Amino acid sequence: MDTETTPDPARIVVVEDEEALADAVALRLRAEGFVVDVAHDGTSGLAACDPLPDLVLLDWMLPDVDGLEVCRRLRARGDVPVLLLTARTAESDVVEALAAGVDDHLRKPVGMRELVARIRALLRLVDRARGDGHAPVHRLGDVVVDVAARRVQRADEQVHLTATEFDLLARLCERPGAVVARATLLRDVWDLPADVPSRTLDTHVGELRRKLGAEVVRTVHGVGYAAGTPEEAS
Amino acid sequence: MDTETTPDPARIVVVEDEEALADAVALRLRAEGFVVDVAHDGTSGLAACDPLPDLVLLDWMLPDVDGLEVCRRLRARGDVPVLLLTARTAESDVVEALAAGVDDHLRKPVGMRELVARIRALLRLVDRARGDGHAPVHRLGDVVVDVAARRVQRADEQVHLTATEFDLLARLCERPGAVVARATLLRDVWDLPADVPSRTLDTHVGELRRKLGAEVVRTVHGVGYAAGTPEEAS
DNA sequence: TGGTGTCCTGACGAGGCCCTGACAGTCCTG
DNA sequence: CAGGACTGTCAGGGCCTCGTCAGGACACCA
Repeated sequence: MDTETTPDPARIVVVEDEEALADAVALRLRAEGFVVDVAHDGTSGLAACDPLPDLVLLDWMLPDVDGLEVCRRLRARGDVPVLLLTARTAESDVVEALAAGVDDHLRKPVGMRELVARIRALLRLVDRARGDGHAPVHRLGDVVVDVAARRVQRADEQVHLTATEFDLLARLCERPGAVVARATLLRDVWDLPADVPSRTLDTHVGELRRKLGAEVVRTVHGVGYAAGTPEEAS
Repeated sequence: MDTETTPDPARIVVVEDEEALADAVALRLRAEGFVVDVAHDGTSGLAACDPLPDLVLLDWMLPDVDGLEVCRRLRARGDVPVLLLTARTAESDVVEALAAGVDDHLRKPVGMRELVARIRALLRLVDRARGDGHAPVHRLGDVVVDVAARRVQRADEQVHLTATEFDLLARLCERPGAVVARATLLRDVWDLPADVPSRTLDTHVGELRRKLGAEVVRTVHGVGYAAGTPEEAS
């Protein structure tokens, strides 16, 4: 599939109940090259954040759940930058929002250019911080995966993987130990919609296990697969 | 809970030519527990950033070197969050600053509380991102829940949960100690309307208690369930 | 054109998992 | 204290998911 030469576009979830604003923001962000999902209330917003996107643009005042509550629950799920967009602009509001776990606070009405600039700045910051300790070589037991060179060793012995097998393994290695949903794998590795039933994924997982040992990939029944354990994160 | 005993306090370099402001900021930041170095121009500011601090608070207008130029040179050295503090507050200024590599833009005059909150937010974001994502781990007594890996330990022993059981537990862990209504759980975990009478939820709660101990989930009669206590929030 | 390597498909079996429904126990309310 | 509503428990049927395998489609190359 597409290699790392294509920096796949960041996915942003916009949670904003005012439809006109949500549409305008989504339109602009899409024009900037982002993949955008829109939700108009907290509940569906949280649903849209599964799997976690690269950034969440959140309104404070939502019809059902408070924006800060949405933020807290996102925090419980994983690491996502959250940008709060709100008309509550007093200093105490800003402080409250940031203390609640929001990463940036933006005052309404917002200039589109500033909005885009702040989104890019947040994504860039996270990228920089992540990239630091990020080794391109992963270890899963006696298996060594060199993502850049697209090579895999098992017990100091070179193992040949086909392109698809490697893409699948590399995707699982992005976050060692983390479970990746079947639908996510189908989308990222095969560029398929989630709902096509197919044995393709299982077949390739089976092939990985045959070549690298059954332990490398863990099945999470009804959810997806994971490679390695969190402790092996390297 | 915001002032955990920090192992080593974050070091912040303040580069600001207006001495009164610089002193006031430094005073406040030290009171907040940070280690602060102050510089009054770009050149000595860059010198103060060797070795790189944990965060740089930068004025745009400096007597010798432009603030953005300072930021660029810092970027060349490594990964530091840079917060720009400036009287240039037009949207185009913000965009220009962010595009130049600044991580946050703060308008002068600045409220001290907002300044501190933004600094904390930036440090927290970098911390989270460096932690390689597998951050959200919840502790409920002797039970440890790893959301990303979908794994649960009880007394250092791995416990197997089925998909639904884990989803239920994870939903309860999103707000440790908070009571979640039955209807909410049925909607979030099962995607069911609230009014269908069913023993499904109780059955799964029972299974959780059997596997993890009766204490993990508390029943609130007539309302719903809760996991853990607010103090155990992590 | 035939050979090779790769990928997808579809069928099948095994096993895991979830829901159901009845009953017992518990809690609240009048 | 009695009644009713809510919750805990349990076992089994049935659905759904996963692992496996062989066969065919497709591309690439000599």
